[in-house]
Amino acid sequence: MFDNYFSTLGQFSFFGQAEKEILMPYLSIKKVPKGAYILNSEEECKHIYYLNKGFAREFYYKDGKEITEWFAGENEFCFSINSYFNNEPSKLLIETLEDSEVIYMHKDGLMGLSKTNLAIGQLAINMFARSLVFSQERMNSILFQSAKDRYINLLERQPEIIQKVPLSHIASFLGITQETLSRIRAKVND
Amino acid sequence: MFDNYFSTLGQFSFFGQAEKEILMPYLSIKKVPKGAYILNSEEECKHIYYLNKGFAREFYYKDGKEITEWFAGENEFCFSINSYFNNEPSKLLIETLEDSEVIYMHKDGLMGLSKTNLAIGQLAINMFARSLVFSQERMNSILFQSAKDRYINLLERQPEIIQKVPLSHIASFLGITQETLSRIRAKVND
DNA sequence: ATGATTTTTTGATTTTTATCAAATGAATTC
DNA sequence: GAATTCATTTGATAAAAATCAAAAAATCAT
Repeated sequence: MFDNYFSTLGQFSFFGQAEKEILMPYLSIKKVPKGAYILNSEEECKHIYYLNKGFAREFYYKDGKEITEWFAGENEFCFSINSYFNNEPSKLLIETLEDSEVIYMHKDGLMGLSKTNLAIGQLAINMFARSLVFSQERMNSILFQSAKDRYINLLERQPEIIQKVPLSHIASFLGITQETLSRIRAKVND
Repeated sequence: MFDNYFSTLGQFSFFGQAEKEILMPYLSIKKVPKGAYILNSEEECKHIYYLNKGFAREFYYKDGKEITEWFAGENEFCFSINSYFNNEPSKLLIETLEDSEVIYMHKDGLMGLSKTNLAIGQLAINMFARSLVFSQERMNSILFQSAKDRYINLLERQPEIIQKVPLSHIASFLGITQETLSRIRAKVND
């Protein structure tokens, strides 16, 4: 059941039987139907979520509008960085965009066990390092690319998003309005 | 000589004599005169740099123009996230903006020792977590604040920057042109 | 200090994107 | 399948910021 999950964790740190067993008590799995919330607003984010199946988006409200911050596809992780590290209620919501299966690891597993277990420590270091690289890339794309380039980039990197996600979410993810995205799209399709 | 440094590290992980000794071989210190480079372009970033004294900026070239990515003040860290984690030549340059003293820790210290030493592991985890939170904050400020609000925010958070740094660097850090920043400034001073 | 260089400001114009409004198209329900 | 709802496109206009150009102010070197 967790094979897929542990093989993904294995990309970050060596994962033998001992590490699996020590981490197991901190893992849960649940099915989340399309449109339900993996993480709700005001809830403190105490887990790192893994999309074993399905597709989700992170978003929050700004002036009453939904702003999409990130998409998480199959075999990807998501969590609220601010809530998780600052121990505060999450402003970020995580919503499934299709029927999904989520495996989630409690903070006591990753952050707690890393104090006494070297393999879990490596897992944490490498997961956070990866997040940092992603975060950096996203920042650079927002700061230094035009809306059009950002859209083209997204098309290349995660073409499945275009099928799965309404335009409005993609637009807010790119930091533009949906009208602008619609116009960009009309131009790109030439 | 490293007292200051270790006390800052102590904010991230407990640092006793044993940890200091194990890390010492990976630490170096050097004076860097104003305008010199702590990290040069195309050089692979194998250290995390600490401004023991002085002030620096991270920047890179985009279409022949310098884009400032970050400022590092006294007792702060800087490094090229992409180069460090992806083992590739750095596109980022780190330049001192005044005479500085830099303590730098080799990757073999932080990343290497963390494989065998729990305290160093905690240090890495918490340093990267902090970087993630900073990166996230910066992203939010870029996405959801106007150029004017970003400038006001910067004024509040790091007023010393305004004195130490030419307008053009601040403008590119805020993601706007220096003309726009100059106009914003004229308005704010009312 | 004086001239040279750099930095900052100001002005006119263009580009990009947001905003407001309405029309079209697609999906869902009764 | 007509009515309702939701998503997307198109149009007109306004706002924000970029660009190009030049003037003013500040800094630096001799």
